[in-house]
Amino acid sequence: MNHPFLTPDFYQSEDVVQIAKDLLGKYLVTEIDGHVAAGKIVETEAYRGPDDKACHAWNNRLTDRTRVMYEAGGVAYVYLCYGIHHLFNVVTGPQGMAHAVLIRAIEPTHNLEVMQFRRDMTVIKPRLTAGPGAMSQALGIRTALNGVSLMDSASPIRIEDRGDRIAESEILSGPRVGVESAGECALWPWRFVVKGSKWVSAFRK
DNA sequence: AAGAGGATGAACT
DNA sequence: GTTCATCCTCTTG
Repeated sequence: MNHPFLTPDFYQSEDVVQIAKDLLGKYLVTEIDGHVAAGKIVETEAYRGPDDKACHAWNNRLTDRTRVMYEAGGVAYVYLCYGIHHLFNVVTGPQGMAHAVLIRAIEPTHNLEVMQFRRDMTVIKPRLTAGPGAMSQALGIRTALNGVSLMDSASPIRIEDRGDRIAESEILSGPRVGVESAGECALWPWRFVVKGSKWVSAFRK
């Protein structure tokens, strides 16, 4: 069965907040170490380069790490957090615009066994793929995959549109997680979750 | 050259 | 609610 990939148009829009909402309901598919695994995106956060203090590329900061965020939308930005967790983001916007959407949680739909094995869990529960670090571990995403295309059928990470539509009324928004030091930007309601999903991560204090 | 701290998760109490 | 694992990136000197 073949599913359409999202187009460059979708990723290269300048409205990263809208893209973060539009990514809900899309399917994140990985093919890593010979295993295909997939799930439906149920939680995202928008990060907007120049004016968003919580973004690594705030004020157009350009370092080795942030460089990939300036590429044209449709590639992966994967970085290591707290020395342990591999966090997966979708780079968006036209080339030169450092926008990204952090994918925080999926509803696992394909090859739960592999995810369970990677997470070393004996039973399936939301913790399997809720939270950006956990989700990446379950899907096998690592920093080595920084910069790969999400629109190429040969890519180890891609995002597919299988026709699921999440209505605006089904989306909950709130402040982003873990960015309280970002001043007023910390209050921007740029975290989006699918209402009622049990597969989303918890707020932390 | 060195040190601080981070878009977290898990295992505690 | 609290602690801490663990290491890369960035800033400063």
